[in-house]
Amino acid sequence: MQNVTRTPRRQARGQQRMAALLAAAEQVFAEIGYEQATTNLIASRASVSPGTLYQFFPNKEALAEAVAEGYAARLRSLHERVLSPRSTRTPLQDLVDAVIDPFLDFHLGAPAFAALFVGANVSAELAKRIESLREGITERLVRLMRAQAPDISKEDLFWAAEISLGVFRGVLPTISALQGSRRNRAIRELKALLSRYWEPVLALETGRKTRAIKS
Amino acid sequence: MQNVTRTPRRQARGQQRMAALLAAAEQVFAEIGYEQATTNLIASRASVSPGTLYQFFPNKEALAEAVAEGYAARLRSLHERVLSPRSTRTPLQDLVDAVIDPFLDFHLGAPAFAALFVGANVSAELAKRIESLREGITERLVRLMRAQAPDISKEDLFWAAEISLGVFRGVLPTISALQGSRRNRAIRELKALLSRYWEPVLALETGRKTRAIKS
Amino acid sequence: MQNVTRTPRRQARGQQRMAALLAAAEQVFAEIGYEQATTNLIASRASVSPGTLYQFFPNKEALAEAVAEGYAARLRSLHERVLSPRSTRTPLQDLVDAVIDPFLDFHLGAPAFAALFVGANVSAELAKRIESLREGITERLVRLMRAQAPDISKEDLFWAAEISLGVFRGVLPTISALQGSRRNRAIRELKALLSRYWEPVLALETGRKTRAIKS
Amino acid sequence: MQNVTRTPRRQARGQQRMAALLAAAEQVFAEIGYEQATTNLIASRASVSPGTLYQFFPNKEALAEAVAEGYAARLRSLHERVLSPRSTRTPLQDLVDAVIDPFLDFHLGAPAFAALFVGANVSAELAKRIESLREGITERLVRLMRAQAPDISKEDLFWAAEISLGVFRGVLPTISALQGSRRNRAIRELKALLSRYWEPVLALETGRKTRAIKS
DNA sequence: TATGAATGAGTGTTCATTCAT
DNA sequence: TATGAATGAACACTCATTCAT
Repeated sequence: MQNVTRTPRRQARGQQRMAALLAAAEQVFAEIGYEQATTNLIASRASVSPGTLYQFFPNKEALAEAVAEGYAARLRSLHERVLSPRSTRTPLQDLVDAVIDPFLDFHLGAPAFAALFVGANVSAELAKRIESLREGITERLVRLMRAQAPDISKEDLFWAAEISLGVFRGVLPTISALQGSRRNRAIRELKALLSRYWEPVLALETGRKTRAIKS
Repeated sequence: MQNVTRTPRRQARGQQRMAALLAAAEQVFAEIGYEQATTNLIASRASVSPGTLYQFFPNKEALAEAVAEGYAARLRSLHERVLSPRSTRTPLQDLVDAVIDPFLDFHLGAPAFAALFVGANVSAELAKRIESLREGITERLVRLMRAQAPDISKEDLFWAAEISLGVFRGVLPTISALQGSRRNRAIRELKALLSRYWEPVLALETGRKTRAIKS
Repeated sequence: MQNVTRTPRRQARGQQRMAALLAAAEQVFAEIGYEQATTNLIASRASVSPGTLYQFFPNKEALAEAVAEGYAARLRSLHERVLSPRSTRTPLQDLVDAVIDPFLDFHLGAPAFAALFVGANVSAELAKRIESLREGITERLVRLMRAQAPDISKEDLFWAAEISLGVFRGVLPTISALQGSRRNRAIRELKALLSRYWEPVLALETGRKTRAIKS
Repeated sequence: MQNVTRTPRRQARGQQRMAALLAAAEQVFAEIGYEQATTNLIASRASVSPGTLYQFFPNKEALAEAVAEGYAARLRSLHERVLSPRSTRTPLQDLVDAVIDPFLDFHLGAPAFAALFVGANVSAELAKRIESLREGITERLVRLMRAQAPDISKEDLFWAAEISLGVFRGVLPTISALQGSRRNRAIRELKALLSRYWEPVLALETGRKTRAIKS
């Protein structure tokens, strides 16, 4: 009986500690970046001794990878839901809403994402992971758009996807820094931007010729 | 006599040392980031002893700020040249070319810019500087566009400028990572994106109504 | 009733735990030495939690002392059996066999002996114990030999005993490292060495003069 | 001029620091053993900061290897001088004197020798070095004796050398612990022991049969 | 003024020991 | 009594900074 009751309690506490450590790490990484973060600070933010931290994570890097893996898992499930090709034609602006909103939600709830994936000096492991995530998103975006406009060349779609990703990444900090109606305005602008960008790309398919862009 | 001749020489040598240190710092920051960079590595890259480095810069942060100040100065002169309002109406795509190309040139020749201004964990001082640079650019961009389309509300122009800045920042790493024709393609896409984004904004002025963007 | 039945069981289990811990400690000390050994490793080798280890031993040093005490006890009983003066005269080589073989047996079955008594940085306590063991052996050896050769001065016997002990200690690692016939050869050499060393010492008694050793 | 005078001074100071660190390390290793020794203690014994220690030695192990290498070098030169085969026949006791005295001198001036080469948990590198030193000594000893007694089988000489080495190693701590006349007495005993051990070995050559040793 | 050896506070990490369960 | 998660002092080592030369 003792074992039956004791083990889950301990496991539960272990889970809590781990969660507290991950939350503290995420917070600290977001605040001061991976390199500046000290394991002792993370431990104390989690109200835990340094030794305890090392019972759950073998080293500082593992902490970063665990936070990153959480992000990556959430992102992968996001891909499934958001970037799956649709059988029916969808108005462009609906498409943009359907893609941008969940990704924004994700990133606004992933404060250390940039610290781990943009600062990038964490580890080769992490660099690979971000690379593969990025490729995964681009690829799925291409497939999603291909289903909407089958006549467009893969290359054109690739570039549009690549650039759109950059746009999102670039505007994200601006949006994060804003609140309330100003944030909403910025989001609206981002969506307008992407709609206008993709409109002629997708329109090609209908035979309508976009105005040539001087290169 | 000695002083008369020696001082300028010394000053000249001082200038050289300083330039060498700044160049070394820029290089090292670009390669491994601000935090990973050690002052001893920077000094040795500049063929100078650590003590000498500290004769020119009181601490590591000051090095970063000096590099950043160089960038800021170049950026300010860029603003003057590139973002000054024009008396004549200019076709949008020409405007985009005229703005994007010099800024791209600048950033492709400022390798540590991202390390100092995006990693951002250097100092509050630097955070302020980047903030003020950004504001300066936004403001000038608004003025430039205002001259082109005086009827548009300042707010609309502000948002368009703010978002455009984010776009540029976001696509820049993609462009930096590319070479040759692929880089050119990415640049073309960026310009197309911005043109399409600004077109309806500026068009308002002519009385044409942009298609409402669902928010 | 419960107490009556439980207590002996508990004690029995306690004895087992203690024995398991001592065996694990001996093994671990032998494998990686006292300093490198961690109490957690010893506990896990004994299939016991670290907390339990500390219920039996107040600290790491106490574990070492307990292992050492086991060795000491076995050694003391060895002394009784092996180093007791004989009433009858015994041929030197039989004496050597009678002493060396049991001691070799003991040491080859006491793998952590060297780790605890030669490394010697465990504790002052242990240093004293080894000292007293050594003295005990020397003293008994002197008495044993005295019975064989009553005319030899105590001092001469003392030195011969002291040196013989050192010889044994020094050759032991060589013997331990060997197997089979090579080990036997080494043992034979050790015995030859000791026989030749003691022969003239004991011979004095018979009136034969050993050849003077130049000092 | 400045460079000419300054560099040697600095180098001299560097040499002094290095020597002070090595001396401190040797002392500390001898006192408390390699594992217990802390780099900070060694640094403070050398009146130097931990950082300075690491300017001369990349890590703790390197300190041990440097001390060990010093010992090894002294030992190698000892071999040359002491263990070289002689063209002329030398009385056994002179031979023993000629070998034992310098080796004793060496070891009495190498206090950390045992801590580094017997404790042996320093590094694989060091384990190899001691192994090769031991082999070198054995081999040279065999050659030396061979020159004295060419008819003895190599195997017999090998075993006699091997055992003699063990004897020396074993008696050394006893000798180290003693002072003055007691130390001299112990040394005399050691030499007597070795003389008596080798006498019949070498005697074989002359056709005299040693008394068979019962095995 | 330039040097680079020296500093020492601070980092990531370990492990003997404790204590709530 | 047994557990094993938690503790925290201490270690090896780094690097921004100083200062005797």
